[in-house]
Amino acid sequence: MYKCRIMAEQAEDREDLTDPPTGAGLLEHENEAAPASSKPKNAFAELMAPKRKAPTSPQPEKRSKNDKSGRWRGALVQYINNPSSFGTQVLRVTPNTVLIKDSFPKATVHLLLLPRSEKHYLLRPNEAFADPAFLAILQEEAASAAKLAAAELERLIGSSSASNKPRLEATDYANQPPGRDYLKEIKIGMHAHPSMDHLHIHIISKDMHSQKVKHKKHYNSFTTEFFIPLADYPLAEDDIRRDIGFQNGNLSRDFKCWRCGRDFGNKFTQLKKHLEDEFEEWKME
Amino acid sequence: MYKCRIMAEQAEDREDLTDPPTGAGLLEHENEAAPASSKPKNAFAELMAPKRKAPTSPQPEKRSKNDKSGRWRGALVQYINNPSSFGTQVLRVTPNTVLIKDSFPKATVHLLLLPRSEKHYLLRPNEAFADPAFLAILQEEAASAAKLAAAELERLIGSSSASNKPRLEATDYANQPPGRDYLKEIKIGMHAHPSMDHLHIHIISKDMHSQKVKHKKHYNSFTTEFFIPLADYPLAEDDIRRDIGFQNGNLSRDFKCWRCGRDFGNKFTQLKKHLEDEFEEWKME
DNA sequence: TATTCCGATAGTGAC
DNA sequence: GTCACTATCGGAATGAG
Repeated sequence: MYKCRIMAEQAEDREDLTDPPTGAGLLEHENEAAPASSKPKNAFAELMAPKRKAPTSPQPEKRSKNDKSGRWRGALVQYINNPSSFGTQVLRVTPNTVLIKDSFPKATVHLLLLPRSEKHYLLRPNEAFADPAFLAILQEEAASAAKLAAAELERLIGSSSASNKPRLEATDYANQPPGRDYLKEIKIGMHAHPSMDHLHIHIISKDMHSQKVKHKKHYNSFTTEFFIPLADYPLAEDDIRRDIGFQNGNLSRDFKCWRCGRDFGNKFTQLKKHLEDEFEEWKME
Repeated sequence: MYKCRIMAEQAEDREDLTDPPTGAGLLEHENEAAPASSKPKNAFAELMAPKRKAPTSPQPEKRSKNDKSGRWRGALVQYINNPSSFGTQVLRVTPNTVLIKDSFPKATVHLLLLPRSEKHYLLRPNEAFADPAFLAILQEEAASAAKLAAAELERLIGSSSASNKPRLEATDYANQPPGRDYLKEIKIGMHAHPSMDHLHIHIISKDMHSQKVKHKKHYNSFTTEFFIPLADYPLAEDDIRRDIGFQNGNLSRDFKCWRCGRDFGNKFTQLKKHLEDEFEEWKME
């Protein structure tokens, strides 16, 4: 378990201030030393950095009308730069990551693990995880975060569980029965084609029971091979999950219940009703 | 001008009572004599007649789940069988027709002229109008109905008309200026593929200004060649307007303003806003 | 594949 | 091409002195 460290004073909520927080060392120093600076450290970082206002330019830099990019794509960086401003939404800060509750949870428990390394956090998953040390650290922290998610899941639905009853009713605290393994209900992985700029690892319970699941891509992005387990990285060069057509097919394919496998065609509303029922049964396992 | 004749007592509002109203003579007797009866008069009529309950069967005849037909398709026959039950919605009854206000008017004035002839009223337009005598009578009655529609249109929008001002302001009743010709704003015609079983001639003002115009087919069915002027019947055998593909294309094609010709693509809402403006200008012509 | 709003499109049921 | 209802699908904006 990592000790949480809040860094309210270490970063301003400004895009043009990209200094790594003091002590953010580990990941930043694995490949090359990088002095704290308000500018990107090298050409590559420059290339990957988000657009920012010229610090000395008085007139606002206008976005072209055809540039559909918006603030939203880079929004996750705020959690990294100023985690303390998000209150209880931020669960943990380590030298390497920030762990947050997803603002639009697609399941009963849905966390995001955000790497703090500027060298990596604007890379696509396939690119970022080509760095074995980076990947190893994230897998380790993600595993830890999953334990936290499992504990939260138990808190939320544990009282409904049949297999958890022995433990709940145990009085011999020195010799508790095991109870349900909630960690098995937690998935750790990436979206094949994220929309948000910053690398984020999903730590999510399997149930897909959430009012925020509102359309096909919400559901399919977590229940098809579009969701790539973190343990599967690095992907082989010829892994089918790298294929854009394959993944677009996953996103638009017919609905299939994650639990019973029933096919719902394109009947999203019927799927949603079914997920209610499955949730009740799943809670009671 | 025809004298109106109300026949409240002549027909019950039942599908299994298809007696021709007393005195409905003209059309019914043009081709062959047909005795009043509660059953279809011959094999052809039997074929074309709507499904009806067996009069002596106690148990209701259930429709199959795949039979998408409903009462609605035959609803217009009620105006023929029992016009008096519709109050002021029925404007005129002649031996040959019933003239009604459309319940869902797609323009400022929208009437339906319903032939009363059982021999014809379940035929498709192309089939029914293969009978020249039938066609001639309907064209004559439709022309009369259009005059009534024009008068109603003038009543509704005449005060806004610039070209009508001289007549409105005239005091010399013996020598009135002509004013606007509202008859030119009235269209008389058929839908190429009606959904209602019973033959109905649309008598409609050109404006398409109505809250009941709610989707593409509403608009295109009156503003493309899907709308076939009654004067064009009988259609030549090779008339393109008989082609189903052609007409489906008309129904689904991009919007085009009936007045200025502007193309609105598939932007129905924008078209609707534009029709508001055109209506204001059109009223003032 | 961020959300949200609006709108266009599609399927159904109607006694 | 009946209506009315629901729902699916599709595009566009999204910030901010």
